[in-house]
Amino acid sequence: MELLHRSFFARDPVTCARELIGYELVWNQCAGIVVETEAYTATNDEACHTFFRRSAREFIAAHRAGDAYVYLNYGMYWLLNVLVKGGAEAGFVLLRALEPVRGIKLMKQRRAPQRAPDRLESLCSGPGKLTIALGIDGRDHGRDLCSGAHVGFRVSSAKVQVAAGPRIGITRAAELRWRFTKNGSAFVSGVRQPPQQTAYAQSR
DNA sequence: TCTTAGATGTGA
DNA sequence: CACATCTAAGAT
Repeated sequence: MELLHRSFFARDPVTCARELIGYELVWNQCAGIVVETEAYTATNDEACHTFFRRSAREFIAAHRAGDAYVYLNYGMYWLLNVLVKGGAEAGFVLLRALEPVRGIKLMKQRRAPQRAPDRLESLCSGPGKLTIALGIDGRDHGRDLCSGAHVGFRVSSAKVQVAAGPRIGITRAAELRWRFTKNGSAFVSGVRQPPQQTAYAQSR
């Protein structure tokens, strides 16, 4: 498995979040194309954990670029981030949606307790959904995503169009257009208001 | 098609 | 006590 190199995450978080669209997230037997991300920067971003949480700042100091930052949200959903550091600014990329490509049966089994609809488009269409589908939880916090044999981002040769829009589900700094989606994808979250911003080509 | 409530754990 | 969520249920 040819994984995305750690140097990919040694740039600024906004660039990483945008360019991660189209790569494949592999998690043991399951895999999906990354179709939605959000960027959070360690400084000047009130929505980032680093703004209020000492533990987040300590995590950045103690870990390497490409390590997983996993935390529990609303008391019930694990959210997967990738640590970005080494560029102009450190921060995180939140994985928000996947287009399932492998291990679909297993992912559906994991999501079944939620009584989730059987539609493939809604299997991983949200940050809490995709962690359930992939079996990600707090034990993955701090995990190296760039050198393991079973987990990481697989290099893709596909060319994708990426759209940018405001981050969703947050209250502070909501005006920043740091949410990125694969243009026109039916697998993104927030179907009520799909991003209709200017799209641009992204070469691989 | 939209808005609402309720489940639920943790860091500060 | 605020939260980077999700679903079912009820109103429109």
